[in-house]
Amino acid sequence: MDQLRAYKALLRKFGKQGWWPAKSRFEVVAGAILTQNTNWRNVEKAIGNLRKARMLNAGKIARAGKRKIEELIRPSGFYRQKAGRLKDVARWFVSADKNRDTGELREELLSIKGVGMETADSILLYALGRPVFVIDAYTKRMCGRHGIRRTGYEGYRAFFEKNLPKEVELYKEFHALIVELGKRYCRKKPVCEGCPLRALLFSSYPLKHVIQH
DNA sequence: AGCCAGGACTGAG
DNA sequence: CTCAGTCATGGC
Repeated sequence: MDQLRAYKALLRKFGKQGWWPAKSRFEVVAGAILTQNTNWRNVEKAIGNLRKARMLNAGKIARAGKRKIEELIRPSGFYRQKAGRLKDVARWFVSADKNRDTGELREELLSIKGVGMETADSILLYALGRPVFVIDAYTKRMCGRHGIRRTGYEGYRAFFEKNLPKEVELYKEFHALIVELGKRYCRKKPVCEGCPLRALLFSSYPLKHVIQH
């Protein structure tokens, strides 16, 4: 399919990313909270602390004292906020029926304070295996630099979901690859200077037909 | 020495 | 809806 050219180009350039490295679904959920505006390395430390303390478990976190959680996740930053959010999400994870409609689960996740759209979608895609395309700052930045403009998070999500095959594995890898590309070349700068894929993406972006109006 | 990371919330224009 | 301030640690 011609629409997957940019994806394939990224895959060829960076290889399979294999997101999300975790031993359980809840580990993905915890990571989704801890990684909010935080370097993934710091998240790994926090998760490592939880694991060593044998606290990497929804029931235990939901039940644990907030102060104890704060100590364990301190390396991930914003630890006071995140401790509370982590407990709330853990409580949800324990009692929620995950065999339900994706939209219903999404609304429920969004109703939790501290869970925004990107975090909710990351949980849906990487922990629950639902076909939801995750949008982040890199994705918007990349789109903007290639003439694709939409309003709000949902605008960009609809754009990707309507123009890509509805495949979970594709969504997982594509998002991870966009992040990888962004980390290297599309940080908070006006343009992607030095990006080896710039010309390629500009001329063969998978959703090219949408760009033209 | 800063800058910023796999955000979300609140309040303001 | 967009923007700025806030939350906080650690790597490069």
